Amino acid sequence: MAKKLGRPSAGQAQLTRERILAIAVRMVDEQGIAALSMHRLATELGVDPMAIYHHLPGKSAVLSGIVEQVFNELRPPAISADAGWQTEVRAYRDLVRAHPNLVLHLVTDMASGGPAILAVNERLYAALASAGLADRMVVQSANLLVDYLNGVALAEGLSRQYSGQYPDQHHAGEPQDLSQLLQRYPSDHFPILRRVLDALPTDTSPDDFERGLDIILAGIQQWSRLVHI
Amino acid sequence: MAKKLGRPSAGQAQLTRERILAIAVRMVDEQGIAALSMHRLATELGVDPMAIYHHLPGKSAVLSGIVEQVFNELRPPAISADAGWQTEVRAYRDLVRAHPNLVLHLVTDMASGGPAILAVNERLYAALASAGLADRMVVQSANLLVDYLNGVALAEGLSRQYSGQYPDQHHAGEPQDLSQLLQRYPSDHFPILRRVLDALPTDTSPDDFERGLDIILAGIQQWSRLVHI
DNA sequence: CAGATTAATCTACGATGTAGAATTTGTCAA
DNA sequence: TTGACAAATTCTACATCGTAGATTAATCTG
Repeated sequence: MAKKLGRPSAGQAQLTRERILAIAVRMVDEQGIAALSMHRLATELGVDPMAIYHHLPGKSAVLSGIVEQVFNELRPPAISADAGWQTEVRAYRDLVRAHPNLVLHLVTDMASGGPAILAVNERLYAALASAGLADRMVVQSANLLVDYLNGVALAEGLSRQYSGQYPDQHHAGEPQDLSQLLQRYPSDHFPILRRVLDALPTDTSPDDFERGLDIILAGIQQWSRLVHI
Repeated sequence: MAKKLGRPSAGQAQLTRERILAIAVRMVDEQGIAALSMHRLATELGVDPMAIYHHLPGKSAVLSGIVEQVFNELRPPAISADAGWQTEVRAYRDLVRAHPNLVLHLVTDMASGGPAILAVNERLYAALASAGLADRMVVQSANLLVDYLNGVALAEGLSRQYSGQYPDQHHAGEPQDLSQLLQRYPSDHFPILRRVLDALPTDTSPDDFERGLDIILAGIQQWSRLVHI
């Protein structure tokens, strides 16, 4: 039985922007960005590839629709104003963690001024300002935090996704850890790296991200003290 | 006159891994990653697409070859050991700045443990250790710096490349600036963002990156003082 | 000089993104 | 009721992409 041609009858399940994006997000989460093609997405929707183009103008629109969709998961948890900036920062990080296959697009959109960046920044600025920082310091701290956040998210997200953007053997089976990576090279290479890493207690630090935040926090406090006086 | 078939005669310019990668880097720098296809690369080389496969096993190998090539530009400037960690950090940033179209791949490789990360980390560790930091602090500071660096590089690189990875109208003509971006929305949205940004002197801070480094530096000093005592 | 090796070209294929025409259904004024 | 129009889908088609496999010619090795 071939598909019927023409406009669908009122009864049958209609194609919506929301439905398309929901399926697309699921596909990317489960199979990676590389698996998302218009043809495959259409198949998953039980529809012709070109049907999608009546709801979204092209593939890149699907991509940014996905990003928008995922960023919207972030909006609700702004429970109260003064939960503190660390809460805001952590919420964004958790979001990216939840969708490792999307890291690149999320971070890219964040960095290139997508609509979602405004909401995140608004809340971050609010939190920082209510912590008593001067306006100039608010801006500088926010920039620092967002950049750091994106860097961490990228590193974590990439190590989290099993098969990367290029699903060949190149990025597969990478150790993702400095000390493991070191073992591939002759032992007279990178001496300082070796010495420092070997000298450390075997338990890897519980959470590099939290330590990074601590250091940044200390820096912000120190600097705003300097600026104020 | 059709191309001759078979192995090329000794006289004529031969295809090399180096020549391929050099042209590829040039293409990406000038026209963006999206413009780099095996067919086009071959045309630029005056050669059949499949000829490339005798020197590089596939496109992803070309990509990582490009990244490797570009990272190698970084090696020489390690003039002396104690130029300080800020010099190391800035060198990496300048490298990425010089190849904005490659940001994503450079940062990705950096973040996912590519071969280049080792050299960069070695020198960074050396600089931090010679600044008198304890081993544990060296590792944490290095992680923080690398993550921040990648975040900044990504943000800057993306804003620097005119036509992005998706050369449609979506990412084209984006303001790339918070205050410009704000003007698109009704003026009762994002009040705090508006207030803080408007309150700032009109001259945008000379270099957010340098301020970020200052803040991080202050944090590192503060923290290493805490740990030491 | 006779293989064997090497490095290129030629041909071909499946996938991808999407333009444009054809087709059917719903809506709404006459 | 009818007839024109709009909307939503399928159908057909195409250029481009990455690359597998066969073919061909120049060079190297014995």
